[in-house]
Amino acid sequence: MGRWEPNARQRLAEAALRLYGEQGYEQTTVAQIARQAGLTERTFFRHYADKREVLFAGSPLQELFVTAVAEAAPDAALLDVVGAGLDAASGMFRGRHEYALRRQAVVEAHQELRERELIKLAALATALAGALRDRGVPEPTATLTAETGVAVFKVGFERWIRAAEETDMAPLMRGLLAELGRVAAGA
Amino acid sequence: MGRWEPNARQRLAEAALRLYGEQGYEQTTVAQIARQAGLTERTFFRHYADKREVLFAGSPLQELFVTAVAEAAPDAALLDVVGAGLDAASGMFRGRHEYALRRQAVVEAHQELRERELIKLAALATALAGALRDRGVPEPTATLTAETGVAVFKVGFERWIRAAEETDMAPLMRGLLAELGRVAAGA
DNA sequence: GCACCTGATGTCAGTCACTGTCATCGCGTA
DNA sequence: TACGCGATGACAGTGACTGACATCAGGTGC
Repeated sequence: MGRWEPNARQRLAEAALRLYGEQGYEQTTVAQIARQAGLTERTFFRHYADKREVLFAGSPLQELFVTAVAEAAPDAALLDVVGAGLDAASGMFRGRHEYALRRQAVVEAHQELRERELIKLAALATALAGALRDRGVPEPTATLTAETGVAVFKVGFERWIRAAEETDMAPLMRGLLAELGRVAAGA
Repeated sequence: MGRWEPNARQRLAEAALRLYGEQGYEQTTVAQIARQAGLTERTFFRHYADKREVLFAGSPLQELFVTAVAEAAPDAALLDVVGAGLDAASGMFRGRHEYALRRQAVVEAHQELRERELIKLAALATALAGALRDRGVPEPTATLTAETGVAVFKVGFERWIRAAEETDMAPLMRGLLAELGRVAAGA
């Protein structure tokens, strides 16, 4: 792999998050990020498609979520399948509250970054719908369930990250899933 | 208002949709759009913040949806309030299937445009949550309901636009809302 | 030990989205 | 008729992103 200084990708990602946080996303040029990482602007774009992607590439969220859905018990109820996915997603944030908070503050401060985050979540919903169809869930139930599951994740993540202390994300997600059930039941 | 040729904004929007459709979004330069509309590139950016916004500005979707939610009967069930919003949203697409299809084909063909669409829907969800809170719905129910309502709209719109013939969007949305109820009830 | 291959990086020129600034133009108004 | 004002044009500049080509370091085959 690395014949030069190793971990060029990671160095770029760390420099980007630091600079975006310190001086703002718009005020940071790609050339600055590359220089901090000891590379050139051209090399940045060989590792990341654009200035936004450096904050999003490499997250295992989708894979964890989808795998959990695919591997849930074949006879599990639909809501429990979603819950298993949410549990798996919650796991990847354990012990990372401070990092996630720092990153999320940057993302929320800039429309371009929020847009990128939303399309990642949309891709997650699409992948989830596929996993549900593979389990035999018909359309439009699969897509509707996937979109709803992602909506629960969005709300839960938002609440988890706003908490003063790091809490366990999984029960929070389960609680929202239950609340959704009450809403849909007309309560 | 217009002391020069009137409807500069509309001319720009029409030229943009036509060119994006004919030769692709990336292959179209803002200078081309402006020239087609008899204006300059600089004037384009006085009417629209960027090359993407020209396809999204001016849509009354959010206002219609939110107003319907705000004006629903005070004692209406939560799901019926969302349903009223979906009905109002459906109304604005009546008779516009062909136009919507043309526009959607362009949007779906380019990630930058899909991102912009997603952030518009996220803004809709935020506004809906506010309208629900104004009705006395507590958090996190308000946000969860709003996100779920938008998810239903996304799925319904997708299905409506894929239909060969223009159908009535409202019953489609109502059907999805009912299906969501069955999912959340654990069926 | 040497020539060669290969993948990661550097260099450079170029396009285009987007912005700030100032000039200009056409209409309404005093 | 002179003036004000909002919409537009002209122009220079920045920075994201791309394509083409050179270079460099390490592994490979001999």
